[in-house]
Amino acid sequence: MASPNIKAVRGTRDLLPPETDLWNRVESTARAVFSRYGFGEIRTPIFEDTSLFARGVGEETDIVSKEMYTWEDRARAASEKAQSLTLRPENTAGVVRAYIEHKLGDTGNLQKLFYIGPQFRRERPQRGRYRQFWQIGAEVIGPPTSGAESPIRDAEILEMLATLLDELGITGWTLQLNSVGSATDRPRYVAALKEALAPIKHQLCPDNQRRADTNPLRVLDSKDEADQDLINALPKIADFLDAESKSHFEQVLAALDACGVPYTVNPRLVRGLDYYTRTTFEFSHSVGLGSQNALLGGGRYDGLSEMLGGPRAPGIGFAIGEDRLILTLQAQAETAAQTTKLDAYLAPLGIASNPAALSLARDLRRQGLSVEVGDGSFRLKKSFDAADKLARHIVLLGEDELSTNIFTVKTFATAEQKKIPRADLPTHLRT
RNA sequence: GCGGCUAUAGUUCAGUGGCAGAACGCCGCUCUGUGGCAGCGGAUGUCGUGGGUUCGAAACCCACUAGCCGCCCCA
Repeated sequence: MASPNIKAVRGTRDLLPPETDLWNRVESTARAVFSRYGFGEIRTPIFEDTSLFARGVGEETDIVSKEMYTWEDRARAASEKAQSLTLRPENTAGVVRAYIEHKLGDTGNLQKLFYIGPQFRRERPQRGRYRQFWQIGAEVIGPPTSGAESPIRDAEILEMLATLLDELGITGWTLQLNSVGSATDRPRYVAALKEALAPIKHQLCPDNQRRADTNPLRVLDSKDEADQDLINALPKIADFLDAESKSHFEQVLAALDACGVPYTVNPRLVRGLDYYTRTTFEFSHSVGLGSQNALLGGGRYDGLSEMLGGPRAPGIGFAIGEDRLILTLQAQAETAAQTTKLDAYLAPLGIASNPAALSLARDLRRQGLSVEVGDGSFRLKKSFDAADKLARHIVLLGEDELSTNIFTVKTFATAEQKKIPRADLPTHLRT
């Protein structure tokens, strides 16, 4: 047999029209919302020094230990150094690296940065989970004197996300949040958790027995029905927060209440990345995503800059799984009706009208209208068929129209037909 | 990375060893100044890929690939 066709590699995919219209709508809505909150765009490289992720995301996390696309970049000249490079599995570490590298903290100002771009993790693909996937994210970071640590930043981010999801037309999202405490609270809690798990471990399901040893925080995430009572009886992170973290979290909640953003505090919400401190959160949605129901997640990372060798720079950020957002929108059937139609379809009647049709199309397109042009060999009936699929109006160009410069325009939605002078066409077709 | 299910026309799917099918969609004609209806006609295709069993394989067996579901993890 002939050699097999080359196909998109596992876990990657092509995005084609009309679906790309939806992607563009999501991205432009995100940009518009972000700019109202004072965020500016940052674009960081798609690959970075491997140690950035090892130190930032955490050597022990699954992302770093099993899922990264890493390769040795060989030195090709004596003046170059060989180094290990990695396709970014997330974008926060890169943003913080850039913050440090460009001394953005020296301005003394709070930095509000957003990004939109592909990320890479070598996981088994599934619905809503791809090896190249897209994240829309934002970070608020700055020196402590800039107010980067303030609970109002946490609440502002969460309120902004609620607004963004609403404007995108995502209905029925839920926000869960929790505080995982300071960098010292967390190890104390993990120790207490291990201690509490030791005597009851044998009563748990095999999965949870394994987690109890390897990653006790993950036990809290378990969906195993039979284990729920035991899990609920485990120590709560809230009891291990120092006074400052506790008060910080309370202020976040108070600000959310004031804004009317609905949320539930979930003391069992834990996140896998090592850098998270204090506020962590997750927006989820039940429609269209199967088991990958987290739309976006994020949290505070007050120690990340120092972990990367930078100055003290508390911050908070989030990452939206754009692929999942799109799936949810599609599942909500928002899309079928929203596939964007062109403003007009120009139907020349007979090949003699073709030049005039193209000339009219040029005028209309230059005035910003979206226009498709038929060709005069089509019969009128066929033009109507083609036009109705593509456009909101059909403009007929026959002998009458060309001699009078008054065009016959039919609007599909209303079945209304009018005679429109050429000068008025742009206005009429925009409606 | 682990366990399971699936892969047939553009789409959704039927087809358990004997001619490759249905619906929708698509194309043409009835029908060269008004479409969506109707009638008639047409094309759908390496049956995921490669191998094997068999007189004969879309079907049975093996391997591979991909997708989906669950786990793991996370967005």
